[in-house]
Amino acid sequence: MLQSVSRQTLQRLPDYLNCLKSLQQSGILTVSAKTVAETLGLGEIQVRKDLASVSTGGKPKIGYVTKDLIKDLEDYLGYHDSHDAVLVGAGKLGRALLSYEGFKEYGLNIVAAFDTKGYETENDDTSSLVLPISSLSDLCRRLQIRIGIITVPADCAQEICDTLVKSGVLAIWNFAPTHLHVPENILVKNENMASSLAVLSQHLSKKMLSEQSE
Amino acid sequence: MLQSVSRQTLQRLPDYLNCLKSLQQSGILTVSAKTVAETLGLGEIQVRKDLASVSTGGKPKIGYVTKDLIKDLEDYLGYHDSHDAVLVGAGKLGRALLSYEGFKEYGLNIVAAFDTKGYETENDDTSSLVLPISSLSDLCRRLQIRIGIITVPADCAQEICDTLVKSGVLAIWNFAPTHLHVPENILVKNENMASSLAVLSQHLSKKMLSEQSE
DNA sequence: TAGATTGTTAATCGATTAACAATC
DNA sequence: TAGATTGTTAATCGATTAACAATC
Repeated sequence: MLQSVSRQTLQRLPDYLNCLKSLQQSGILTVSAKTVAETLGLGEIQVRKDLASVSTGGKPKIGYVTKDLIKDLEDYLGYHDSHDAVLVGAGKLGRALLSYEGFKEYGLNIVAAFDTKGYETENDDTSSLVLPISSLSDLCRRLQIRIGIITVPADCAQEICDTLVKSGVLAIWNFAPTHLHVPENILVKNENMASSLAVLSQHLSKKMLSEQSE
Repeated sequence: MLQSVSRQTLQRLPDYLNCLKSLQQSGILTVSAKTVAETLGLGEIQVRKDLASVSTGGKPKIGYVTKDLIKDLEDYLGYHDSHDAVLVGAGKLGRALLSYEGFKEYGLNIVAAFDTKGYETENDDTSSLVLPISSLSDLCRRLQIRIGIITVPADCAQEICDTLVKSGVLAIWNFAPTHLHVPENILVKNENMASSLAVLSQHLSKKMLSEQSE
């Protein structure tokens, strides 16, 4: 049984996986924590500890067999057994996420999209159906959906969230710029654009200041 | 002069602002750290400390004047003086971000979009121009752009990143699922979907396990 | 063998939380 | 005044980093 990891470690795992895949493509069969650390600009010891918590394949002097470590990471991250999800809010962002092929690779399968009225939407390649929100609750229950993606405007996000929770959804990925209230056993992961911008913006302000003083 | 805040604090500030605006709309003129903490599900002391680092308007017994605290937060976050940015990669996600009106509010002004060939794109409301990447460097230099948003596929993200950095961009908002190498004075903020999914997915796995054992 | 690399145990660092004095 | 709420200083907690023994 593998250890449970901290949230920080968990969030770094996809980066390791990414890095390893790219190294694998370059034909590198065996890899050390040091190599991964240097490639990602992280601390060597941190990487070693992180990797040790998801794989037992590390061999002194050799490192990890790239292929095996990739497998271990994918297993740990659950990329091999996919989760069904619904997406609510088929605006620009919602449709962008819907058409993003990469989620499948991460074990996320968006089975249906919803919007206030429901309509047929034209994608470049496929035309997919957007269902009316009135049918959201029923579908979640029938298909036992556990993940809800919220891409509606802030002012109706809480209402959608409540509906999802009532319908058995256990984890919510929130793209609406608002805080959601949920029972404590439900997880909300905010994709907080405003927070990211705050970090970018502050970095610039500091830069400008230091340039002035030069 | 206001204190410099930790990254964690900085990332919470937009949430406070959001919360305060919504309280203001409910007609609440004065607000305590406790109220904000309860609304956002955070610790009271944490909120108090965070607020103290961006505002000096707190009065014992009374709390903060909502309007003033909003002003202080907006000032601190630089929402009043906007930053120009370019966006590279006008795929689904790129176009979704382009059409998102909310960025203006956060002081982010996307002045131009780029894609491999460049073309005219039809939005619902406005048709805007997507320029060819060949003109990216020149435009960044001329307009002294400091923020670059990368929404190209992973395999060309590093190349775009290099171009941006060479053209004077100081902060990069990276939506491509790959790690970017930059000089150490340049900031990269990753919008890491895979990390978010890892958190959601692990929460579900734990839930499933605990349900089984019940 | 020698030394590179692993995994683990201990030390450090930073953020959160608690305690408390100051004050409107 | 009394007590709610502030801001600050000290204690706790968790994550990162350092040190080191184990080993292929």
